[in-house]
Amino acid sequence: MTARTSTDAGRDIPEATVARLPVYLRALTGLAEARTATCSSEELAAAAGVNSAMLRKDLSYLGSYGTRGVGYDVEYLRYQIAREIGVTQDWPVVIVGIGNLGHALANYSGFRSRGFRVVALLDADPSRHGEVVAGIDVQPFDDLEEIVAEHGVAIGVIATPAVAAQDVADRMVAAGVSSILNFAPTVLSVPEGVDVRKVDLSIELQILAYHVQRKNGIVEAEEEPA
Amino acid sequence: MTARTSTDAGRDIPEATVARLPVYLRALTGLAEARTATCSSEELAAAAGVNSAMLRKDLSYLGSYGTRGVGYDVEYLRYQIAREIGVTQDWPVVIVGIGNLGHALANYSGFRSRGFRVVALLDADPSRHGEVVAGIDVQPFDDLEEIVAEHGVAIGVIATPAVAAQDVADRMVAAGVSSILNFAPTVLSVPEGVDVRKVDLSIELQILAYHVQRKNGIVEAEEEPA
DNA sequence: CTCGGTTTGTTCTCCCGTTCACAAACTCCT
DNA sequence: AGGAGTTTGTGAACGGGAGAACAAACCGAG
Ligand SMILES: NC(=O)c1ccc[n+]([C@@H]2O[C@H](COP(=O)([O-])OP(=O)(O)OC[C@H]3O[C@@H](n4cnc5c(N)ncnc54)[C@H](O)[C@@H]3O)[C@@H](O)[C@H]2O)c1
Ligand SMILES: NC(=O)c1ccc[n+]([C@@H]2O[C@H](COP(=O)([O-])OP(=O)(O)OC[C@H]3O[C@@H](n4cnc5c(N)ncnc54)[C@H](O)[C@@H]3O)[C@@H](O)[C@H]2O)c1
Repeated sequence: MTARTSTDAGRDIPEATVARLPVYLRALTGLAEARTATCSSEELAAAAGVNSAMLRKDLSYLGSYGTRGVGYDVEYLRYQIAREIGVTQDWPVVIVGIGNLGHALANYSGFRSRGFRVVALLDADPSRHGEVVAGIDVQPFDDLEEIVAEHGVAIGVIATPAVAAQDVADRMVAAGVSSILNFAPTVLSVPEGVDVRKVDLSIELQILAYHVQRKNGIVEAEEEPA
Repeated sequence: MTARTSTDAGRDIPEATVARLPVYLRALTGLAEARTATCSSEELAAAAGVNSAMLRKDLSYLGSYGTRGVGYDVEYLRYQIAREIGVTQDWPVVIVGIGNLGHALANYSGFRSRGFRVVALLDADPSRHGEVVAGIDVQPFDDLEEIVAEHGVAIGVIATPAVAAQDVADRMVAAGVSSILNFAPTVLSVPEGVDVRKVDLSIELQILAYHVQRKNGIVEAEEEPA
């Protein structure tokens, strides 16, 4: 018996599916902007760059939001996915470490439109305090606890050097942050119940390098023309 | 019979393992800097944030570089992994789109130390040309083909707005780039044989948001204190 | 109302990745 | 040299994710 009420909607979405829901959401937003009212799983899958069978299975975890013989209502499905992810309202976010990368992140307009609102920029370096980046001024890192409490921040972004990352993470967790996006090239250790996702550019490039080397190795070209 | 010559060393490393090798490499570099001569799979696994059994299995795909009862020679294993990934020499890389993010990437010193060398910064906007970022001057995007050919660039980074990303990717592929790191929030379509990895901050945040919502949902707190 | 065409939701199967558990291999001490 | 203690490398069990395939459900025409 797999009957589900529409309200409870089956709690336990596979992690792999969760990671793809934002991709679907983005694809649906694109379709909506193109004034598309409905779409088939085939079309949406193409827009999201996945197999249509996988798309349908992923969506089936949320509920039964399509119509057989017709497809999905773009706007309706978009809302359902947004609700499932939890981005129907904005999440307050703090960014710690306003250096090269922190500046880019603070200036990035894409967060706002996708369910996030940067409420504070924090840095330990006093010479950075008071600088205004994207309309927000950089504050002392020690204001962390106060800001987290005031805004109910659950998500923190770490863009400090690697050596500082673990300390920053510890402080964040102690202040009440339960999810961390880490750009520093370090393995963070956090208590049970705290989520960490890392973004590591060097690792991405190294993975690409491996594949390039493999491809080249098959051709095995010698260089240095005579 | 699983005998392998040390030179051929078994071609066909699982993708999941490939994605972890850079993590091990980084952990080993850390151990080397701390003047650690040898380490056990347990120690290295802890430093890399993975299970020790998984670490050993991963390493076993490269060959048999440990010593039973002793562990791994840090420097030796580090070199072997670097060689397997292909970062014993530097890879030339081009970055296209020198806006907020492109500037941060160009200024990032971590690439150099991890096997990559930025050989060119390209942008379509003429007003950016000639600007010097991290010692490299921004050039017209149309120089792409020439630069790729001259330096033998195999890896390209896209940091342009989403609308331009597919065009940039097409040009890169046509010029001979076979691996792309994409920061633009778009699904790129590329020919067979070209690798694309995407880094999408909004998606990462949305995945975190989902989990935060789930955690909160279990407690199910009402807000607005009286 | 019925029938053909279409598309979803789901089941089944296969494959990859992870973890367990242990034999093989090495070191060190006596 | 032998034995106790350690640690690797790997075979086997396990779990979850991905794709194929199909029945159920819907639409529209006649
Ligand atoms: N710039 C990039 O493109 C890039 C790419 C990949 C990874 N990263 C990583 O992202 C992180 C930031 O990179 P970046 O180039 O912006 O470095 P950066 O040195 O320009 O900026 C780091 C900032 O963190 C601040 N900081 C240091 N310690 C702190 C602490 N304890 N608490 C709060 N703030 C602190 C510093 O004052 C500085 O402003 C680094 O770990 C780097 O390895 C950056
Ligand atoms: N800034 C961030 O922190 C951040 C975070 C997540 C994702 N992104 C994504 O990264 C990309 C770049 O972000 P940004 O903030 O640096 O944007 P940006 O607008 O500051 O920079 C984009 C740059 O690309 C150049 N460009 C545009 N079209 C081009 C073309 N056809 N060929 C070459 N260059 C071209 C522009 O001239 C500009 O310099 C965007 O797709 C954005 O969604 C950025």
